Amino acid sequence: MRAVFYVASNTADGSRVGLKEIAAEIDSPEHFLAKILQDLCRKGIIDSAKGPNGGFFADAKTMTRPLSDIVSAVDGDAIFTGCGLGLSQCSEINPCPLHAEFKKVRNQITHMLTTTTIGQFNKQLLNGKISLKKT
Amino acid sequence: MRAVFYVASNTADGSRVGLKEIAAEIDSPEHFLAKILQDLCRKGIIDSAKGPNGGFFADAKTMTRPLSDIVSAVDGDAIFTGCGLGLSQCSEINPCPLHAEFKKVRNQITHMLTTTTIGQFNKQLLNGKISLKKT
DNA sequence: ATAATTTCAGACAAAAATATCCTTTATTAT
DNA sequence: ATAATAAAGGATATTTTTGTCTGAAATTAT
Repeated sequence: MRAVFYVASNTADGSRVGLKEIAAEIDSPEHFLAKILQDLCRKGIIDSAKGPNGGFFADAKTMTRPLSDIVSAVDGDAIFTGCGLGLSQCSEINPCPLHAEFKKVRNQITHMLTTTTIGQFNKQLLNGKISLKKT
Repeated sequence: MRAVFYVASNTADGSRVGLKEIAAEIDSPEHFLAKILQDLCRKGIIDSAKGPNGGFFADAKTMTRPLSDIVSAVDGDAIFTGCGLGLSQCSEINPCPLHAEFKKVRNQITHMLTTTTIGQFNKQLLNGKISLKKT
């Protein structure tokens, strides 16, 4: 997610950023990050180009996508639908103890992730108002 | 957590439940569960007794404890204080993009876990109104 | 065409989480 | 006292997640 934020904020002008740069800026192991970015490319969340001056980039459509798309792509959507205690049978008719309470939390998370867009933080990131650095 | 619910609801009368019974009732591997329960005993959340008719049990004080105590004991309290993007430097003065939004979610989770008690679901569990079964 | 750059893909390795086994210790009942 | 029961503890195994390495494929520039 941090990687996507970085790509989005630095390629809004049509440029591209390389793997090495992204990894350095967000303190993430390069090859591991490559896996994730490749996956996000396959799933159409960001784009990439090979060769010199190639790299990853985000187009206008990417900017308007909700964060939930990233979460779904990387982690699946268990967080949006799953039970708080991890029970597969938990539902309205066969609830776990925390079902009702957890549903509220889950809905809030879902709401936050679906109403927040990838491009939303670009300006603040470029201004240095907010940070993606791990340490 | 499911294990604690089971212990609580079945030992409110002063009896004890054995490891095997708990594991069977919540569909959890016996020896793995043993580790967790031992840990919860060491941390004073539940009690145990060795020997014939021994087992795990919950006293009155346990019943009134918040669920957050279990979460802290098992998983630590990163969920109560940590950054949504996993950044160690994220704070009010050096926020990550999701800081403000994530804080709301975190606070709701914290509120839910601190205001809900272990013993709160005993009756419903014994009535079969709610379930701890995994499958 | 060739060489340089950069992502892509798959195999491999390390670490962490999850699960299992075996022995010891405490308690109870005979 | 002895035997049986049940948790405690430590060592080991398995699985999943995370991270690394190597080489191939694509693109660009010379």
